[in-house]
Amino acid sequence: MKKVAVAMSGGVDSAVAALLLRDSGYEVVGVTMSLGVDPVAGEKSKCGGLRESADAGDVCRVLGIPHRVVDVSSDLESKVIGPFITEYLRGWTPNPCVICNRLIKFGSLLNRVLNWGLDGLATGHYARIEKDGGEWFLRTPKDLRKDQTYFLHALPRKILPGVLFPLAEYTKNQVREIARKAALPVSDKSESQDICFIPRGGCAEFLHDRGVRVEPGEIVDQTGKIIGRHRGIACYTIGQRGGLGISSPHPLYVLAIDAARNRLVVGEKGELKSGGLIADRVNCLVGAFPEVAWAKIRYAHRPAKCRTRYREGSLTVRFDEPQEAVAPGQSVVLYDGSTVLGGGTIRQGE
RNA sequence: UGGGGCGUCGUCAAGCGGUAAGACACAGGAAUUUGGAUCCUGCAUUCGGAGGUUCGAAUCCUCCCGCCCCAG
Repeated sequence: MKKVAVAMSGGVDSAVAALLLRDSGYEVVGVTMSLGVDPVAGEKSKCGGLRESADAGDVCRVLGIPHRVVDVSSDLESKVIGPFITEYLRGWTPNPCVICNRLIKFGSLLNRVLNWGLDGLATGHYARIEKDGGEWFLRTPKDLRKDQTYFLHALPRKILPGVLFPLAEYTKNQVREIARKAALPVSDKSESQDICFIPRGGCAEFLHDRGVRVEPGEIVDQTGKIIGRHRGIACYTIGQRGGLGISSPHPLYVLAIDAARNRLVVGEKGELKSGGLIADRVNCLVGAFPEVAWAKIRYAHRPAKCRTRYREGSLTVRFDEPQEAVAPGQSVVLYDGSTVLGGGTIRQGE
């Protein structure tokens, strides 16, 4: 592999990824995905906006590599945003980043890049790809604090040979240091970003603008007693505490979302535990799921030991220790040590 | 309008003459490539109102207002 594209978001990580590849002898092209949305004045810039695209361009200039912008807005709309809205209607909590990685970044963008005649696509993800005994694996990076494999579990296994994660061996601090030393214009940009296609107003407003009925409804306790009102189901997710507006001796959390009745069921923290879950849209990154594995049910979740069963497209996970706030729509990702085994989309906790 | 009880932050609630706990909610921040969790900070110059007693009252007294209960 000699000629590669680096997906550049306009942030530090992808900038350093490009730098590292360039310095290790690759012929590098910077590619930035455009979502076709202009940032609102004064709003914090977001992935996919003009501002970020310009930053990426600046970095490429400093690095002396070409920069191309690819418009993925219609793809994003149909493959990510559409399903995102549909899932909210069902009372689920989608994870658009997982879908985007699979279908956009490592889907249409990767294809585009390959069509340009390049050999592969790199990103600034903190993750690792390794060839081991003739097989390719997705593994956790050196900086486990930043491990982003959770968001990458849905990549098709067969594309792994064409994917590079140059930051696999670096910590976030080292990355920033490298950026600073190289005087990259983005070296001290801030870390976080929310969902890239959700503008300032927040999720509820976005959904409303997209025609989703955001109707207030009842909040009930586990006995069915009405104890409050919610602002619309799409504003909540399982395990959520804030935003209920109900005072109680102990904090209340969303236990379940009943989309059919437009209701929220709430209860105390202890009630959030689930012994297991069922997932579908399963992606396997190894030959087969082992019976014992470690599962993450959210980003930044310490993997929980579990037993797995995969049958007819459905993955059943039983935790050794019950886990908190299993949320349909979120991903469950299975690990064996540093190896990502794959995962799926949670359909229900149980 | 006979008798009894109660009115302290949005809610629940300590306080019982010495200068307004706490919890929940809420707001802001930290953290974070989803949504959440979590953590930190803030949040009644004032105790239904008006007088009075006292060096000093949310705490004692008086009247008024508003609730609740038992009687009628």
